[in-house]
Amino acid sequence: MVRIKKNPSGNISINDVARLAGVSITTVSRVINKISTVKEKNRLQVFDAIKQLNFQPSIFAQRLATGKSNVVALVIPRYEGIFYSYYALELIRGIGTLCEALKLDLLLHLTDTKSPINLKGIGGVIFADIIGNRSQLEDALASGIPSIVINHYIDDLEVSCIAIDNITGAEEATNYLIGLGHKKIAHITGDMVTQAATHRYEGYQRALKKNNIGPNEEYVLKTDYSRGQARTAAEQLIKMPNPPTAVFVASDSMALEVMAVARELGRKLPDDLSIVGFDDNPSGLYGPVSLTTVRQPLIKMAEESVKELNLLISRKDKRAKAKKILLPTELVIRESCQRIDSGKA
Amino acid sequence: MVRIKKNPSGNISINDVARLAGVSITTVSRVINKISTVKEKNRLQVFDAIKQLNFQPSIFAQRLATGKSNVVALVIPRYEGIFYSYYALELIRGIGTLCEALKLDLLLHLTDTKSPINLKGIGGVIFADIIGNRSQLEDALASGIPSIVINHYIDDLEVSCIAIDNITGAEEATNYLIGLGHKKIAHITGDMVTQAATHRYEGYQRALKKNNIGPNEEYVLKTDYSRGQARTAAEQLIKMPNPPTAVFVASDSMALEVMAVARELGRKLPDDLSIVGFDDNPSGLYGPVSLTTVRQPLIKMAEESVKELNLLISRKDKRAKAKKILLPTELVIRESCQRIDSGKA
DNA sequence: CTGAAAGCGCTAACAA
DNA sequence: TTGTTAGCGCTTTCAG
Repeated sequence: MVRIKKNPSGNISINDVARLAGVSITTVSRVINKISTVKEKNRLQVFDAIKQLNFQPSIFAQRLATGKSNVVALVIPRYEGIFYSYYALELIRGIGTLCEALKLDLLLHLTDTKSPINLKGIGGVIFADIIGNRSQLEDALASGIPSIVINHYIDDLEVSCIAIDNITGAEEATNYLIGLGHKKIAHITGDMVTQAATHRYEGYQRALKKNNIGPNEEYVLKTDYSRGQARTAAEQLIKMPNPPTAVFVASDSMALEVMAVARELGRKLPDDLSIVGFDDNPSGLYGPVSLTTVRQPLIKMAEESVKELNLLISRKDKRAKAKKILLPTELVIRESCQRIDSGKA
Repeated sequence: MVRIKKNPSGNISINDVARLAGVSITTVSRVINKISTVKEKNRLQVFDAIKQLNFQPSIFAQRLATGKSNVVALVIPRYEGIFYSYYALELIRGIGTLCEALKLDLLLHLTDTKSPINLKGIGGVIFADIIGNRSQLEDALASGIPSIVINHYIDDLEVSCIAIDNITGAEEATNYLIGLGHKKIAHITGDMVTQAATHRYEGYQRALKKNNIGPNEEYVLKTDYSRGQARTAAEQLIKMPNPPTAVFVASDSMALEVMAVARELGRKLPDDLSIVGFDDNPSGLYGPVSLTTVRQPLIKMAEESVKELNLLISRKDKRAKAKKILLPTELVIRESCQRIDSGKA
């Protein structure tokens, strides 16, 4: 018995187009896929029919037939601190914009880091940071799906990653402070569960060591990137009997909080306290004293990741060597640091 | 002639599972879809096979077969100002988290507002704000795809929307200022291309009118929501020969900038200038004077939208009446406003 | 340059 | 309770 199933979505399909254009569905398919071996006359007829029917091919059927998918999943660990800065939004913005341009579908996964993400039907994955979700990355790699990690440098896995050179950036920032004559340099870290925070801390330490400045653990205060904890840290630092003359802060928004606290406690900026942030968040431009900071190319990182992933997805040779890219930062000198005379230091 | 095509993705399919479990693919399908008419023994065998083969059903095949899709598209106009506040991120966070929980796929469209978005294969759409992309909304509606608009109240279209009651929120904020004795109340608006900004302005005007305070157009300064323009506006306001004693600012981040400017210009807060913001951005909590503001339930709006859309998608009765929901705001009184004695006012 | 037909992996109607 | 089978809408041989 023949059962006729209605097109469930009531949508027009390639068949309708073929009928209207007076050609076979194969020809329609060829036109859709820009295959050149179609007679101009037929091509135009097909175009016409497509337009008339307002036809859009079903991506599900296409993907089922080709086994290919142009869906890019962006996996972001749902960890509080990641939402404190403008970092996450910049990333989403950069990736989203480029995906739009490249006609890639962007699937957003705000993961709890535990539940395995469903990779079925996904063309490629971008992992933004790895915070407690390394197993998700390993799963993706094991399943052979093109993957790329951003904002986290991974040594021990054959995976392409694009990260910021936080160590060098932090070292340069600290060196700059040292160059201004500072010796009592504090550091307010970010959340040490992120690699960015640990690397910035490392760069800070490295600069001190290379300049024979004994590290003073009292001057290192750890936070979760929130302004609240930055405030507490700043108060603690400023109220010390032997307070630092400079502080390198792991993010701009925290640095701004430090500036605010310093002012509230009657300190003159930048004379009483030199401050360097990290991010180049536009907010740092305002205020009576603009913030010296380390610019990190977030948008560039975002865009590169999409381009790179797109290559991986479309490449025949899946066994290309993983690229490890470290994007340089740039010290942006503004007004929040002051040379200190050595007597005072 | 029989051609054998290898499974292109090298993936195991429902057939492999069926073979291993010793049942038909239909039974496997039933197990996958939790249809109860499967003998316990078979169910277990299928589960076993699924586990052994590490099988995951192809979503494309499922969707092709069912004609259903659980993909939710979130459409955000790629307009600069939307990224100034923490608003966009909150929305993405709220929607992303709930989609994750509901097993909905979240497709992110950062649209240029012009190019039509491909709705093929999309289960439902959430439009976050309508800024120059009304035609996209109309397209979605015309194609019958479940749609919902958030952060924008739409009168003239049969579409469910969930918005913030910005008018009342702004009116309450202004009333509060009036209640403290202020008569010279300024308003720094957001970008008037957004409904939020126009409604907040409207609420402000309404409060003045109801209290017989003549509107002073000099006191209304328009911005694009950026801190830069807020700074300019604040300077302009404070330096007036007859400056306002209070200002209602359309966003917290701008309000914080206003506070900063006031302090820089030697004003005492809140004595010399009372300030109310809008958002309840946590940043407002810090600083010497915490910010009085209007709390808007962004996360709630985000979550409601997903729930509502999910209903729309799964409802048989597609012709349900569109819901128009206005979420109330809440005035959060902190330290940035001061009663003014009437002599001064 | 074109079309027939075999799949892609799954669901669902129907028969058993 | 289970299996058979006809699609879902498209791509891709292969033969013309």
